[in-house]
Amino acid sequence: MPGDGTVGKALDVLDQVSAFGQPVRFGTLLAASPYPKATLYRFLQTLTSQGMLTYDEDRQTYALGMRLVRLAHAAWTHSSLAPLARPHLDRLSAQIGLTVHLAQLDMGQVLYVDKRNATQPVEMFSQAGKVGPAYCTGVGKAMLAFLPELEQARLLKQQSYHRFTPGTYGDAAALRAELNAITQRGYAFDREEHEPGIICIAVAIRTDTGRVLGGLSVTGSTELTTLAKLEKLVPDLSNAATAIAADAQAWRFPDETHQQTGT
Amino acid sequence: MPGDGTVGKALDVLDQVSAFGQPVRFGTLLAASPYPKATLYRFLQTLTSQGMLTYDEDRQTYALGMRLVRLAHAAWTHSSLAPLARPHLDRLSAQIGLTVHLAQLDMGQVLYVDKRNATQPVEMFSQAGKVGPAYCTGVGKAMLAFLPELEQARLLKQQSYHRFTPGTYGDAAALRAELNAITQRGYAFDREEHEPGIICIAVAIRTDTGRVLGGLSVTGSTELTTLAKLEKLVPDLSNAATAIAADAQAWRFPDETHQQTGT
DNA sequence: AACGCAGTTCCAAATAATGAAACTCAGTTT
DNA sequence: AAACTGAGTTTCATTATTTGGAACTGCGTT
Repeated sequence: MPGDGTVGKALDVLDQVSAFGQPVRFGTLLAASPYPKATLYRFLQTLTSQGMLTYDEDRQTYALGMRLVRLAHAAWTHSSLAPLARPHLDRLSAQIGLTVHLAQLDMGQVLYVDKRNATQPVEMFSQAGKVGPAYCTGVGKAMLAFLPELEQARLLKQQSYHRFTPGTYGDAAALRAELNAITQRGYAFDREEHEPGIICIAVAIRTDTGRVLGGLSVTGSTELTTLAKLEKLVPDLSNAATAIAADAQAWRFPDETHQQTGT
Repeated sequence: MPGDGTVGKALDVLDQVSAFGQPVRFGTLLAASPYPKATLYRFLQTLTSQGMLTYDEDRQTYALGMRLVRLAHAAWTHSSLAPLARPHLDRLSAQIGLTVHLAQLDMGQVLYVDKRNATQPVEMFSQAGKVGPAYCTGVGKAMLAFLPELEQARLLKQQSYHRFTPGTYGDAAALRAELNAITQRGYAFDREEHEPGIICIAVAIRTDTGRVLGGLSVTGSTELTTLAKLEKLVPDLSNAATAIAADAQAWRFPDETHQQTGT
């Protein structure tokens, strides 16, 4: 599966390394790679010398490099919703005292970009950057529901429809019906569709032209709460979502600032 | 300075976009780029289609993409010290109740990979991934001090020696003397060298063969504390550093010899 | 209606990527 | 000890991609 050009292939290798979830040896990568030995070798060399990978001489293993962490910090700072949404998340979290997630849609998946935890101080980076399925999470469905038809159709095709729990929607048709219900209702439920015992309600964060910027959810466990109780929080969620969208429009879609930064 | 090959150039473009610190238009990038129009254009296309950049159609701007955030999450998880060090940071933070930073050296700069804040719950991702100068921060100097001579010399040349405050070391010679003192003493001070009013003490995290894995620091403000007071925390810091190094060697950086368990 | 500017596309020439095969260097095995 | 093995590295002629000047498009301006 060739991405576009040499660059695409190289980035592909990054994903391959990432997929192992731990430092990995050349041979192991080679076995899982579509590229011949010398080619893969050169990619690894290049990526390592670029700081996108690190090579551990002792163990002879490759792992994702810290340059990614730097770049991601910048990405998170200036193109995720998180910095903008921060005060609103704080307020919402203080108001309702439950776990709150802020997510965006990325390549058909849910990408969590921020989080407030009810009880414990945050464990952010281990959470921001995490991805989840779109078709069986509250935020995922809320975002999908309000997407333009064409885009929605495209993403529905990409979903894996793995049945995590008995409640998981198993195919695009069932999901589409659910999305219609969500569009009507204005918010989404997660009825233990991803993890047993975990329920949530979620709303989409949308500009006033209807464009989906992200999603916002409140999560609880079936032991401590019910969907009916969570549903009472919808107004708070919606208000926060609206406020975030408003700020986003003010900051990210305003008339541009002309500025030149050196170097 | 040409990176290696096409891939290097493409990654270079990522940095360029990152350098603007905000979504940026094609023309602006072009002006700051060494590449001709068509070439830059194609890079942007490729990177965007790869999810390393996002393109805002309305504003016609490019920004760093969320794929970076995903990859960085994986990088942070399986090749930074942070996951390993987490329990130790928690303990240290609880013990001393001040701001604690965990950092690694990356391309001659300090890369913060985790943090515990004294008062406020963490603001992680906005902190992890952040970079700072090595020559005028506690963690930076602590790490530099214990580097192999050759590597140290190489990095000293790379430092910018910008004088942030009156106390900042202004050139390699002065810094080298300071690093020797640190090596003797075993830990580093930051005497308001980076930010006025901000002081810290820091230690290097080293394997038992002396290899520098990272740095650990406690920060305070001159209004609330003094270096003398902070200095009393050195044993706690050192213990934590030793413990982290021990765990790291057990898990990920086994340096021939295994031994020793921290507190 | 013509102009200018930002962004996009084209294509022959220049360059870089490719990958089979040969090589190196430990750590076995005969 | 010599031969073998297998992971990792290097070579180099072939092949495919990148390159960038120039031409094009479309929109907002004069």
